[in-house]
Amino acid sequence: MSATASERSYHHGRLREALLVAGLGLARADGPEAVVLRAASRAAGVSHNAAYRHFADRDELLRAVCEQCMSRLAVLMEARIDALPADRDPVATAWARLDAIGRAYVEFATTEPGWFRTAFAVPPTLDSFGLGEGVGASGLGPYALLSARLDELVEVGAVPSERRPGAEYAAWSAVHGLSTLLNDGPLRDLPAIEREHALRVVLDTVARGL
Amino acid sequence: MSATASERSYHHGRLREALLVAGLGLARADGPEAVVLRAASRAAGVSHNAAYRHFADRDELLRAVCEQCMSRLAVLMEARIDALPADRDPVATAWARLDAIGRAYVEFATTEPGWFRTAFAVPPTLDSFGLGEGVGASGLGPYALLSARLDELVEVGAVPSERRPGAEYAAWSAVHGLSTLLNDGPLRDLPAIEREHALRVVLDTVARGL
DNA sequence: TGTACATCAGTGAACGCGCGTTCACTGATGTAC
DNA sequence: TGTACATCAGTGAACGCGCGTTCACTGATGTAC
Repeated sequence: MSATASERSYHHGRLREALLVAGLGLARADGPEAVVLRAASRAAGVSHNAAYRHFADRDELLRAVCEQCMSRLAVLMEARIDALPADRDPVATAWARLDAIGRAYVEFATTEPGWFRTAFAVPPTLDSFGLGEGVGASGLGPYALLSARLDELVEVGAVPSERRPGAEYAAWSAVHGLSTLLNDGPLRDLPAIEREHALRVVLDTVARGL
Repeated sequence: MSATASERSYHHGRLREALLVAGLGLARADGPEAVVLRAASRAAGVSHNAAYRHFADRDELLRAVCEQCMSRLAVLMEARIDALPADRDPVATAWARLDAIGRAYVEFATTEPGWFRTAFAVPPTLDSFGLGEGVGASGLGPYALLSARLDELVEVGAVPSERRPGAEYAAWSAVHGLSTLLNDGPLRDLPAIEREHALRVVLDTVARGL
């Protein structure tokens, strides 16, 4: 009844999970295109069509992997906020949290480029991007986590409320754009110090502009 | 000796150009993955390996198409600047030009999503992204066009010079991020008015933050 | 001005690749009696 | 407690797809003499 035994037995037992894990491995290494039924089945040590017992088709597997990736992004964003020291005044705290969430976004993108691309490979609607799918421990998705930071900035008086509508677009576009330019775009060969500089400039410019 | 005749004759004559045009068509409809030797040859009305007379392999065709796409982006950015009324004071003009260039970037991305993705499909280095490859009529690429706008803002005194280093990162990330979120990301289903609002917020936030 | 010949730019058949998907199947498990 | 049988979760072979790439080839063109 040990895990390894059941993994080798004819009836795998946890094949769905095993395929998901395999899919995450593929996505991590080579992005969403690499999430492929035959390779995932191979990695799970199973014939390639056993997967059809657990996923209707390739797309359903990809969706499941995608949601996992989005969830991991949300979890990192939460973790970076939680790791912040709390002993500061509300305004400074609110700014620090926005900064942390932005850094976490780019950190996830650059340390796990395959997962990052995969997270956005299957169209989540804006609703599901905020809630329900791909969420972190708090039950919020990346978009909802960002909104919460912006709300906080308005509450503590750091950002005028007339600037609040659509502020997500500005913050999100900035970190998302930097992430893709660094990962797959013309900034891909930027040395580490310059990367940090770029991140600094992007985050500061958005903060000043809000 | 008419174009159509020569296109049908055994010796095509302009096959390289024809393959490039076909490749642009494929890229336009379905992005860089669709730029494929066999399909391009088919579209050019030629057997699939005739292409090897003109391109070493598939990658070389893709590179050529990619450069064309980048060039078209640069051309649109130039056009939107040139179309601006010139009768304003230098500071307002400089801001209007930055705005126009940012709008042009997002306009290109959203009206030609296939070309936009293709432009970034083959890694241009930052150098070549600025000059040499994928340039517009002025001989400048998208990156260099942006830099020129930022320089102008400093020259007319609209932006303090200590803000100048790295300012490209902020402006570019913002419009690039918005473009990908609108095209392939969770903002893909945003209605037109809300898209315009998002663009407005993104551009204004960057401008204020500079 | 004609002609032999090199060269250039195409053709068509073939190979191998990995994929998604379907088919008929079989071994393992659990449950009704 | 044993056993017959349904059901569930795998297997292995096969099909068709479009691709990149290579091969030996042939028709068209241009040039030296």
